[in-house]
Order: sequence, then structure tokens, then C-alpha cells
Amino acid sequence: MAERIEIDNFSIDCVIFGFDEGKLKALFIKRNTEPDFGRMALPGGFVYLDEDLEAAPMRRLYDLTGLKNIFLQQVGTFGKTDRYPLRRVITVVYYALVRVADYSMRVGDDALELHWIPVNEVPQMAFDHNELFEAALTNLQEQVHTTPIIFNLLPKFFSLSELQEVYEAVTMQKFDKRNFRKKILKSTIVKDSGKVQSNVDHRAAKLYKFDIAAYNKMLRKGLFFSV
Amino acid sequence: MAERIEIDNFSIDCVIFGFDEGKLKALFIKRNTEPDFGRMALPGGFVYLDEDLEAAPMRRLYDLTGLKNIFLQQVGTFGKTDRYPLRRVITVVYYALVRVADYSMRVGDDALELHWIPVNEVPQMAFDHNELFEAALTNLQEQVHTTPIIFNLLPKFFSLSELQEVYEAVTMQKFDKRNFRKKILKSTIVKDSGKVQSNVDHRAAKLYKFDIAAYNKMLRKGLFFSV
DNA sequence: TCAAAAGTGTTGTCGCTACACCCATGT
DNA sequence: ACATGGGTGTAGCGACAACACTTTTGA
Repeated sequence: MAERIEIDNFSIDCVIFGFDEGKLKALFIKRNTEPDFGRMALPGGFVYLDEDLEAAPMRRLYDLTGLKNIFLQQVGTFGKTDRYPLRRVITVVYYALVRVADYSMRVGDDALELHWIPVNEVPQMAFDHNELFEAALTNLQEQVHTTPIIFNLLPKFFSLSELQEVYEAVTMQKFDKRNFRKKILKSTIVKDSGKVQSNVDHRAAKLYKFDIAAYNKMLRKGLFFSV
Repeated sequence: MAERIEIDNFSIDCVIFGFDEGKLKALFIKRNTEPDFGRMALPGGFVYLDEDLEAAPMRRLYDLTGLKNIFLQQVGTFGKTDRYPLRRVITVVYYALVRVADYSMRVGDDALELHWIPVNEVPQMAFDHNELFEAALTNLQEQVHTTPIIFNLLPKFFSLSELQEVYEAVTMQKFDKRNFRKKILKSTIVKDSGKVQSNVDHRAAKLYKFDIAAYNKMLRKGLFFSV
């Protein structure tokens, strides 16, 4: 295969969110090249000339995590002339939602260190990456109210308590257990899977799954989901 | 001044919205070069290497309309490899909201024809511009529910009926007059200007103005505006 | 039997919707 | 006087928030 050409003033950066140990976390890399050697940064890279824009973050994500077909959302494009010190680079920011259980840590060709960090503990990053990260988090928090993307952070089968925990982690609010369950069940976007938890040392919870058909039908009728 | 360098695989396109004759319209150009000669298209252009990203749509808008400091919102970035026939071009879409009364039609260097067209009558456009336009319109319709950007479409002083008309044009819904007025006045985001309409052949309406200070205070208290 | 989390209803309040008539002004 | 849009209040209903105890299960 011929060498592919990168568009060298045009990049993508990814904020990879995952839900783990009751917290919303994101995946960062530790830079091993100048500039900003040793600083944390968002995983990113340049877009190939013959590659669709959305294919670039997909490719980067696959390289880093081994995951395919994960949920990706475009956040925005950042293009101040001085945002990258070496030359003019415009970047498109995406966020991904992954099920941490499915994830298998990889180390790419460049032997990057990877770190999952809770979203309220992210360090000072390279370049303008803190700004990019905040934009992604804000976008996620807005989306979550009107769209059921949060299911991308959960395994296929989940309890209502787990669902509530994810919502609480993302929105940074607490919800009342009874009201939360009423709202979710009334919306019909989840359905009983018939399964229950196993290997828990207390009463096993019922497991539900996301009902995408019911959700789409709801949207077509002009209703919106909201938590 | 030295010739400025364009990044020739990176452009911006603008959807310029205005409110006129009770309708939401947008400004289109008729292409006078190949490819797609004679087709309607969104006004756009390439980004200069030494120009901040947001400066590019501002510049284009000034060239076309003579307006500065107008409201601009980034919608998204489109980058399929085949979206532009001549070569790989990634484009960032913005929309602008203008007061049509302030607008003075200009014809640029390239003697482009400009047309204001109601948003439900837009023709088949060049390239993927219909898709870009739909993305902008959808974004505007979503924003309008949570943010008072719609005031950018109105003159400084406006009646509540005019405000209602704009909301109806943008959201494509009808509102009840009494309920609408209650909601707007309760929100405190408009205040009485003391003025009234003149040159109308019926009872003159009170004129209001947008109260940005009250709006910001409202946001800080964690409330959201919604129509 | 204890610990730990699952699961479950009711009441009050507030906000939204639906709805029709009189008022002021210019011609 | 008439035509045109400006301006106003209420009642019913549905959605949401607040709130605490019993049940199941495994250790």
C-alpha cells in the first residue's frame, strides 16, 4: 500500500469517556515527544487526505483501545492561529462513549502511557486541550438530557441503580430513587431483560436493556426523552 | 501587504438567517464559476493560514453584507472525501443571525447574485450545501429553546407580537398569544423601552428591548430560558 | 440475624394549556 | 363607525418534587 498523505494542518482530538467505579472518567495520554513532553494530552492525530473526516477519530480509537463501532459525537472545531506552537493546526474535537468492561488497554506503536482519570481531576494539559476537554464534557452533559446516549456507557444489561449512577456521574446531580425509576420506566426506553444480577452479596437487582425501537418510536411521535 | 496564503483544503460556509415579511429567510449566492455554475450555494470561502478560524466567516459576512459584529454560531464540520468534486475540502459551517433592516446588499468583487429565500423554499444547491443548510437550521431551532439568540433577528426595539412571530417562524409552531406573553414577561429577559410603535394604522404596540443583564443573572442562578 | 441494596405510593405544588372578549387608534 | 391588531385572566390538569419503609438475599 502506498504511503498515505496526512493533511498536516488539520487534526482530530478525542475525549474518550468511560464509566468506572461509580465515576465518569476519560482517557488521556502522556506525551512522549516535544513540544510539551511529559504533559497529559487528549489522544489525537492528523487526518489523511483520502480519509473521511469521521474515519480519523474511529481509527485513532481503534489503535488505542482495540474497540470498533463505538459511539462518537462531534463537538466542535478549534482554530486559533496560535493554538499549536509548531505551526497552524485546526482541530476537530470528538467524544467517544465506551463500556470500560469491553475495553482492552493497548499501547500503540509509540508506547504511549494511557491513563483513565476522573473528569473532576484532570490535570493541566498540553496546548489548549483543557479547553477542548471542557467543551466535550459540556456537550455530553447537554446531550444527556434529550438523547439516550448514556446507554453507550453501560453494559448491555444493567440495573436501574446502575443507570441512575451513570446519570448522576454525568450530570453531577443526585436524583431521587423513586422518581428516577418512575421517569425511566414511564419513558419505555428500557425493557426488562428477564435477567437478574448474579454474584452480588445482597438482593439481586433486575436487569434491563435499552429498547432502541421504543425510543425511535417515541421520537417519531414528537416526544423527547429527558432526565 | 504580502499576499495571504489560503489553506486550500479547508473552508468555511455560512448560513445567513434573517427575518423579513414574517418569514425566516436565508441568504444564498448564485455560483458564477464551475463546478456547478448557476446553482445556488451557501456563501463561503477558504481560511487564510494566518487567520483565526472564526475570523473567516466574519470576513466573508462583512464582504457580502457590510455588517460587522454579527452573531455567529458554529454548527459543525463536514469532511467526506468526495464532498467537493475538485479536491479534498473540509468545511466548517456557521450560521449568522442578522437584522435585515440593518443589512445593505453588496455585490462582491466577483459580482455574485445574492438572494434571500424563505427557509422552506430553498432550492437544490451545489455540492452538499443542502445538507449543511439543514444542519444549520436544525441547530438554530434547538438553540432557540434554551438561549435568547433570537433577539439577534429583531431590531433593538420590538413589540411582543413581533417577537412571537419570529419564534413562530423559527420553530415552525404557533403559540397562544396570552401564554406567550406571560412566559416572556415572567422570564424578565425583555424590558419595557417606554416607546411605542409609530406609523401603524391601528393601536400602537408597546416596544420592548432585550435585557441582557437580566438574562445573564438568570443564567447564573441556574435557570434556563425556554419557549 | 445482620448488612446491604432493591423495590415501592401518595400528596402537594407549580407550571402549562386552553380559551374569548374588550380596548385603542387611524382611516 | 369600522377595521385592525393590542392587550388581558382564569380554571383544570398533568408533571414533578418531596418523602420512609419493607423486602430479598447472601454471608
